[in-house]
Amino acid sequence: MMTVNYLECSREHFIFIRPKTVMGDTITIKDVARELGIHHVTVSRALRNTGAVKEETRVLIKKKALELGYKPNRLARDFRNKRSNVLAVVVPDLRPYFFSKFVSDFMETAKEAGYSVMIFQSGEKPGMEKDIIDSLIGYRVAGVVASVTKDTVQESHFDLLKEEGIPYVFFDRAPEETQASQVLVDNFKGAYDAVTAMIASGKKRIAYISTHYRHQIFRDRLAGYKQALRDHKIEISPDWIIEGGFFMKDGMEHAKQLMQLEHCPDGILAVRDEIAIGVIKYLKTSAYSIPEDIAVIGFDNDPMGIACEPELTTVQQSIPCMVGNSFELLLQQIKQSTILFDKKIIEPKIIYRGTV
Amino acid sequence: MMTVNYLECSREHFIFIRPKTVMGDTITIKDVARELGIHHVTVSRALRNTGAVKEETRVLIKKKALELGYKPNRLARDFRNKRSNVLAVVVPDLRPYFFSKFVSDFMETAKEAGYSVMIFQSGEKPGMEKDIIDSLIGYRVAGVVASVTKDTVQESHFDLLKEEGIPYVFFDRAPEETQASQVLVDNFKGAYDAVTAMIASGKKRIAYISTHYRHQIFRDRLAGYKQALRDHKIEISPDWIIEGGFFMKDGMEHAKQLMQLEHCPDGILAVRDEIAIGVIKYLKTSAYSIPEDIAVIGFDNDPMGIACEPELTTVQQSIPCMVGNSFELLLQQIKQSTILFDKKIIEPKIIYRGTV
DNA sequence: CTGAAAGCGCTAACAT
DNA sequence: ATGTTAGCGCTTTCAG
Repeated sequence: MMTVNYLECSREHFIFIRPKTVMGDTITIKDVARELGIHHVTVSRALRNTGAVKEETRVLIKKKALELGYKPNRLARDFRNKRSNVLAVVVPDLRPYFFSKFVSDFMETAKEAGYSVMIFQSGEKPGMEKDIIDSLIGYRVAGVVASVTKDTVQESHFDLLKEEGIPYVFFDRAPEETQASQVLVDNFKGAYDAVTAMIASGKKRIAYISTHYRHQIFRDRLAGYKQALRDHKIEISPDWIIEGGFFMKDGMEHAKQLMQLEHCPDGILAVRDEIAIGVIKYLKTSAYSIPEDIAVIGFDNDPMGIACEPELTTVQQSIPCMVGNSFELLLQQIKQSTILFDKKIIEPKIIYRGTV
Repeated sequence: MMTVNYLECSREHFIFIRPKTVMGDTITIKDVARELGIHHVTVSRALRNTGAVKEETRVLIKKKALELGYKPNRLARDFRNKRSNVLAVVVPDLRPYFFSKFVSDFMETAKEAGYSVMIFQSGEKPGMEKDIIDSLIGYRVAGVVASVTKDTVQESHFDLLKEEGIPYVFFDRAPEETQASQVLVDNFKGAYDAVTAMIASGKKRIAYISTHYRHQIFRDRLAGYKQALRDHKIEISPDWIIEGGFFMKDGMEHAKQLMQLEHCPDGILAVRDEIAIGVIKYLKTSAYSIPEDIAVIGFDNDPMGIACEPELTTVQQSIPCMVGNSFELLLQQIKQSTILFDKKIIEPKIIYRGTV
């Protein structure tokens, strides 16, 4: 899949190969023990600050361990404990800002609590997601945080985790019928508020651009959009509801489609900032002024929205809040060795900038 | 560090806790063997497709393994083999597009070759980088790909990896004096070409905005900038060389600073697209027209550059090419159990859009 | 407070 | 082609 054009690259110098440094000199607790003339179990205890070890011995051991450059072998430790201290994060794609920011923050939080993080991309493919779960079990990860693919309806492949006693938490995107712990955004409210904001600024003909992704979160947004219109006694026209691609160019196309309508909108809500920016780009090339002629609101608070002009008004889903809740929910389950069925809803918030 | 405002969140329902599913029912090769009345070593061989096993038996074993839902215990396997099949990627920060894209592509490539990926963020702090290396050794990762912090001059902490026989490759940012394998961009040429492009479009007073980061790559860009000016007999003014922050707002500030100069520039090269976009934003608010009055070029080919207007002309560093080379260099070392000292230089390429 | 014994699940090496 | 033996480095359990 990944095709690389090696012609673009030039090799500067190829210096030399040398045989691998002789291994086998890996220091273990037994080495530390032997040096000190004590038993390796005592070393193990001392280094982990568990059990009863004379303070004096403990200090001695730690000093010697450092001196010898002893590095605990996690592979052995995790194997022995039947569980690693690795947390897995599964996302559809790491590149969109929402996910890269979530993962970045999550790693920060996890690290502070002493966990490492493995990341997996499902590429929006449920089959891949299943493979990932399998390998997660192989690694005996301590816990899993996942945002499922657009087509993941069933939770069945996650059941395997449950069987292995590996807790998991869904964030942002959960399977439709799951009862597992989850941290979601109130997407209905986000869309509802966004439409209401446009109405408040005098707009009356509000369109909605979504992706063709059939995931719950998009249906919730659509529902919020419709409800807001209903509550304000504004007609809902099927012509003004478009479902298409995921990217900027899709936004441009759909904006064009909308503006060519006889009865064209004066406000557009897009389910992603990137789509919204495409909309703005189209509107500007067609000499509409924003927000005077047409208001635009997106979702995600992608920094890209600050690059464009006017700066994009957007529905923000607090990522630190999602990370904090996801992590806490997961940690709780790990510590207590229980499976929780808890659901947290994050309030979205409109970030007002220049497009409404 | 991560402060979460839980007031933003509302807990919808807390359903119930239930005791962890009884574990201990984990299926091992011995279980499979017992069921079949054969030895577990044969099962091991069959499942790994190694050694001599009668085809008939192999099929039988695989069938039974599947039936029992056997999942190989990676922890045990890796422990036994003294090496995991995990590759580590170390970056300063996962959020900038350049890194999230690199990591995303790298994971894709690694997965196809049967490796999993652990990711670490150094937060531009060398101390953290050292801790990460230590933990990498603990995990006995198969290999490491790293882009170092802005302040990493020495390679000493990476030496530890060498001692453990863990190969590593630097990409984009390498320690100054390393001889290790590395995949770098010709930053000198990137800056040189960018300046030359501006000169070709008639600009004569070209400024340079960098970060205060003292890493080699930024010095190379500065050198390329200067050389291009020299080669075109254009004066180099210290007033036109600014080193400051890393973000959009820094770009705005610095642009302001430059344009308030008596003798102000008609072209600006920024070392990051985000900075360049800040520059553009300032220039537009001050009613300069781009590129007529002032040309702007950035580095990174960040998609953000397409969101702004005019769309940003940028110096692209082919990420698929960097990923391909980094991975191949690493894999070669893993397979051959050798340490290579190889250096590959990627040619940057200017993506012409609307700002020059 | 410290030591001895045992074993986690898997695989290399050797034996049959 | 299959079985036997042994051990990776660590920790838990029990004994002293």
